[in-house]
Amino acid sequence: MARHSILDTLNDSLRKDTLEGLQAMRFPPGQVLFSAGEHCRGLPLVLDGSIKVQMTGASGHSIVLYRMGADDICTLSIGCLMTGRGYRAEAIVEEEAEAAIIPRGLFDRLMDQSAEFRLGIMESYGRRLDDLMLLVEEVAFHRMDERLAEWLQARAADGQSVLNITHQELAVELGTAREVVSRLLKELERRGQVRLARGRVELTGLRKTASPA
Amino acid sequence: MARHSILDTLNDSLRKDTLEGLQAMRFPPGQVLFSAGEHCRGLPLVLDGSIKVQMTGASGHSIVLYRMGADDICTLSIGCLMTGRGYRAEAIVEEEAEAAIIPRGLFDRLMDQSAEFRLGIMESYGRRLDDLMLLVEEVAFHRMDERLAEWLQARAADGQSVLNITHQELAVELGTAREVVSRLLKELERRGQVRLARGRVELTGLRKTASPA
DNA sequence: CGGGTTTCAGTGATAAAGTCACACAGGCAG
DNA sequence: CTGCCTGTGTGACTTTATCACTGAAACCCG
Repeated sequence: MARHSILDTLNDSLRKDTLEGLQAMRFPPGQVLFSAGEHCRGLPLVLDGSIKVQMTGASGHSIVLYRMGADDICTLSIGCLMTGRGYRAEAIVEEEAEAAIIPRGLFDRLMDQSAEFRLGIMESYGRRLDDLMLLVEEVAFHRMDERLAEWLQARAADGQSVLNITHQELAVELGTAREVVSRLLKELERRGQVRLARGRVELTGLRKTASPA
Repeated sequence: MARHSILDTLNDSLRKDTLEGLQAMRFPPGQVLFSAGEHCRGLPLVLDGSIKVQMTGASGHSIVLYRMGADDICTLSIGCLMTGRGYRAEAIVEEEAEAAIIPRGLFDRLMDQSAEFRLGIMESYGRRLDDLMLLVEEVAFHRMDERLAEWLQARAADGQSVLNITHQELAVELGTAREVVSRLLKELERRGQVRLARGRVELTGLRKTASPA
């Protein structure tokens, strides 16, 4: 079950106990793993697929904070588990995902007994902190047209040249309003960099506007 | 030295070893603990005072990410230590601070041998993640006039009614431009909510604009 | 198939915020 | 007193957000 998992670093006996204590589950795209206000019931360990974490402001607008992929532990949940506060964000499955819930007790035991597991958790935390800092910088200081172009470019770099996504979804990715995305996309289309259709953005030669890190 | 410290949770022998391995240092206001690009040399544990962590965008603008106070471990440093990457932010002493640097080896040992220490670290991480998520939400969705008013109100709630701060420094707190702060403050002055002087903002009856969390 | 409904997208008007360029004022040093 | 540096004020303009619509595309269903 756990192919490239952080669990592979455990010694045999600990690993055996762990695998027995876990049950992997499959989640279809769109499934909500947790939503804002809920309390944490255990630590999701993503084995496969992709899960996005986003939060919604008082205004009703949302923004995607980061994504979790294979071998990611939901660090957000650790915080909620430790402090007992509810989630501030929600997690939604993007690509069908397989995940296991690590119960609190097992997590404590792993933290206690495996230095490698601890290291993995710490690294995971570090990455998340880094993601969020970068996001703050982006949101606070970068122009929306560049952010949109970079987001699209990142997909192009992944080999995807036809994206099935609505303007609204793009707005949530960037944390802005749908109209803004619509206008910017229209401008890109005028320049021949994309082709638009309902629920679809075809990338046809995006130019770099700045160094995309 | 360590009055209310996380180190108090350690058992006697571990604590003794720890205190021997550490050396507390005093830092004056304005002192830079680390800056962007530098590599981590150990984990700062703040014993007293206040240290702000801010990052600077490519544009040259900066924004304060969060503050560290007594008993805070610099979680940012943990990430840098684990991954070997340089800092993405800088830390600047605000109120004269006392801090100790925990060497990597000692940190690993504490993580290994003290469940309480681990818990403290995890909580610290959780708080930071929370701070940053809240900040993203603020920056992405809140109006600047409200954010400024709330920032000032928070100080007023601390009992400070005369702030010795420049518009530029306020701009960094909020992650905006100096001119924007100047204009908004001027507007507040017109409404009689503050009185302005060079390097000084006197609060004279700020009204709430929204529920300040 | 036609008609009604829902979801997406486009757009004008206006307000808020960011950017650029520069004027000017207060305080300090020589 | 005279510069000089730092901090503040402001006009002009661009970019982004918000509000209030319109119309188009897909979807459902009798």
